[in-house]
Amino acid sequence: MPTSGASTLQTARERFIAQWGALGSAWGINRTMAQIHALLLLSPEPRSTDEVMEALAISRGNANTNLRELVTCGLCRKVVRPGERREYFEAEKDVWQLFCTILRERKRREIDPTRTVLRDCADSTRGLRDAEGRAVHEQLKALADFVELAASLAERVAATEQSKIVPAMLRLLG
Amino acid sequence: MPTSGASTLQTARERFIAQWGALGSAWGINRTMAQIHALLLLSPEPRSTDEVMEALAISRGNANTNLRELVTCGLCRKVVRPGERREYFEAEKDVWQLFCTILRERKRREIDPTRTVLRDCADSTRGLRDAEGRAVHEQLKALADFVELAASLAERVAATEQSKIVPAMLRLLG
DNA sequence: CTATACTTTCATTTTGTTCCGAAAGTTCCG
DNA sequence: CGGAACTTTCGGAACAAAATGAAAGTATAG
Repeated sequence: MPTSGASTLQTARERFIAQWGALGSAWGINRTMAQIHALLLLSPEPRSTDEVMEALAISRGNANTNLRELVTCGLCRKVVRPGERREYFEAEKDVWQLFCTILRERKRREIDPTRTVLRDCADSTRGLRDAEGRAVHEQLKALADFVELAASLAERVAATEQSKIVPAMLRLLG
Repeated sequence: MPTSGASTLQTARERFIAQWGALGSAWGINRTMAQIHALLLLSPEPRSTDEVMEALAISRGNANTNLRELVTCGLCRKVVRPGERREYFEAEKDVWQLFCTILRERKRREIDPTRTVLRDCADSTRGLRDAEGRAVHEQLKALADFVELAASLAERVAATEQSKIVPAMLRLLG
């Protein structure tokens, strides 16, 4: 007996949504937000707030807040359909685009502030002459340099087309 | 009037600890754990539980739990000093080692489970014949492939010496 | 202008996390 | 043994984040 297509689809969708939510959670992102994103990633057509509410069993306020946030950070778009008042939302589907958006956002929120602090700290301890001061300065400098490298790399990667980068990655793997 | 070396050092240390804590927070890591790690990163000598408690103004239980966790995930080591009962802790200081440890840990906790789910979902939707089923399958497959690539890349990078990778990165940037 | 359909906001409740410190456990030494 | 020095565990207090749903706001059609 062949598996029902509808339930297969539904099961896969649910597993993916759950996992994407868990991943978001590990990244310090609101779980619901990640789940909405997952739902929209797998939706061939844009979805309305009400459809999102229904699919994930969440409240209107919750859905609204997180949809808005998804739009803000560039992972989703609002779609208006001619003649319809209701708003729809769709996710950016291209995986490389998605990756770049996430990369940029995380660089901005995580790497950049850290880089600033590390540079300041390394600078301010540069003049220290005692053993501990020197050791701390060296450690800070090593960290600062690394984060600096990470920042340039992230920026460069996020600005490159998939077709240019993926082969380079594969070469690195070879 | 020259700045006091001691307070300069103290200020830099505190800023760094605060920032590292914030970064940990964004990564879904216990803030205190990240702060302890920061403190140890900047400590030329290993520190005892009591020193950590005092420096960060945290309780014994809290310090103990998080130090243990840091050891578990390979970011710190327990150090026993001959003739002393008290335990000391030190962080891995080498920045590239540190990066690799974090990379491996995050791959294990974030990428691997996601990869499994994506593969399963992509497989189970392979047979679908209606428009929506096909679209969903394609999207899942694109995500699965990307995560697969990320996994190999992470593995490869974490297993490579700094001297081999950093030049390659810089070339990528050039 | 009004009724209606939809969106947004916000005070409140719910849920989840972190931290503390007391108590129990372990190890070591005389 | 016994007890001193230290480590680990654990229940719950304190805090932080997320979700709810009702109320307020806004646009549209008639």
